[in-house]
Amino acid sequence: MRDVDLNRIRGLQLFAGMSDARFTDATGGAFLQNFPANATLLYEGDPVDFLYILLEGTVELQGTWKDKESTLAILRPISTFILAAVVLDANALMSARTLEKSQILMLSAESLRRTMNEDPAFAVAVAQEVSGCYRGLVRSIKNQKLRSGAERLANYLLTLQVRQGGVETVTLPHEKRTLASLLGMTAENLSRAFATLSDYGVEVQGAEVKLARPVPLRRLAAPSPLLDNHMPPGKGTTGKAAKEMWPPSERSCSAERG
Amino acid sequence: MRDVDLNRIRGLQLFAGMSDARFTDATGGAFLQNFPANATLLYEGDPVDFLYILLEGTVELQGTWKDKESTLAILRPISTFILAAVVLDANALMSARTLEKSQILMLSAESLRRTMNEDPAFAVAVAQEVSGCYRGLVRSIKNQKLRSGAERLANYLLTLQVRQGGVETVTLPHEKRTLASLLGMTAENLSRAFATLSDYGVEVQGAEVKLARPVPLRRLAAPSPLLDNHMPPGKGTTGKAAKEMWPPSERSCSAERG
DNA sequence: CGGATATTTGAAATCTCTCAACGACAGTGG
DNA sequence: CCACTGTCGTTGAGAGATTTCAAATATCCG
Repeated sequence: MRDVDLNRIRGLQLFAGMSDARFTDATGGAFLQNFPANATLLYEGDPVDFLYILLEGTVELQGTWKDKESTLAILRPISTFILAAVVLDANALMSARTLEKSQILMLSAESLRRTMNEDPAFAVAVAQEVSGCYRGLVRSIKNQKLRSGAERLANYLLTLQVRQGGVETVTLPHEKRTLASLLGMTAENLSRAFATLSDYGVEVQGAEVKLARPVPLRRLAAPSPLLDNHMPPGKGTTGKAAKEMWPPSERSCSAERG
Repeated sequence: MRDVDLNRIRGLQLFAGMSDARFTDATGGAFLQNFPANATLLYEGDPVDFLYILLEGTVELQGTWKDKESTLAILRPISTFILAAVVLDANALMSARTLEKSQILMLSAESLRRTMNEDPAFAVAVAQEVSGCYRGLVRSIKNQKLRSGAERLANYLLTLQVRQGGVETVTLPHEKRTLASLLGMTAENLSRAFATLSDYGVEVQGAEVKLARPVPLRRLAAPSPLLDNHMPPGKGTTGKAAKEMWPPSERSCSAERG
């Protein structure tokens, strides 16, 4: 493990209150691994021996049942994943695989559990991190159960717009079929959802999507902090109001949602 | 606060590793409250000042968007709720209301956060509890995205059967319209889903549901520990295999799912 | 009993999925 | 350079699932 790699995660909320000694200890058995695109890191049901931290690339978390599969989240750096299974020493509920060439840091689950017990600040940080992920999932379920396909797409596009700095034309960061699965629909249906949104000024050209009439689009989408996380990760404002609306640990779980 | 009430929660995983002194401290600002049926405890978006612990009765957690609402979980004693918001000092993402007369213990969120910082074992227990809830939600999303309405109902019935001790005729613990919302469908559709399942030996008589042909029903439902939590709360076996399959904290989040 | 609420059923509309075909595109190898 | 191939995205048609609205029936509770 090179220091330069460890330093990249030293700044995470998760390790914030930790002493250097303890950090060194916790990351003792860690190693950095490079994966090609479409590499499966973990199958659902597998025992979890590591906490994964995505440093470069893209990782998809997915679930399977009876030959059907669904994307539950798409991760971008820097994100931890499978933390809850690590905490409980349980089997994975989701499969993880790379969508592109990725660099992933793997920390020993057992070391982390030991560190949790030895370092109170770390245990608190873990609780906060998992709580943030939990709240992300609550939003996810609400999004899924309360909105139609076109509404989910509209909100996805508006969230993307905020994350990309408010540009008029956003760039879809993933293949459309992956996006469809994330949004809980088939690829064909995503196509039709885009067609539906053309009535609201959405113009698609490959991965480029122009949101030409934001006002009617927002009226359809009705984004809400109770269902959507519009904060650009790592771009949180420092004002008190913004902090309370989007606590840091909630931002650190940077999964894009369906 | 009477000791007899505090003793009821003293045995929870959440407070297991805690010293009596610290427990007394943490529950200092606590109070017990009785609510009638259909009382709203908390609206989504509200600041969260308490950790709620359901001692008697039934509580529904629900989400709302644009005049639509959906039941996210139904809680039975003894369950904590809104823990993640307490940990992060954030606003509630779900509304909570009683479905029947309920007795609820309310612990000061601020005291709990302070206790987390002072008592490492408690911080670990919180992390484990939230992790268990997180995994419950992962199962929930997979259930919702991967299964059809009839499949969700079939699995709900089979889970109910296990929880009620393997009886042939299970008793629905909630109104059908509430159940429908939990399962992510309309009340009308739940009726039709029951009709569909009659081909699989499901006979409905009010709240009594006879599962007359378990084998074909199970083939349709295809229950899986990766999507369902079949363990009866408080009835976990003590064998090693069972423990690894259903870690204690995962059981403590006794939300019934849709 | 009466009235309110819950549940079921029917019919139509809407949404979503499946299957199939087609065009666009990139990479390969002749 | 150009067919060949495979993947991806779109479109159409039909089937299936789900929702909505309306009405009928059942159940609960005072």
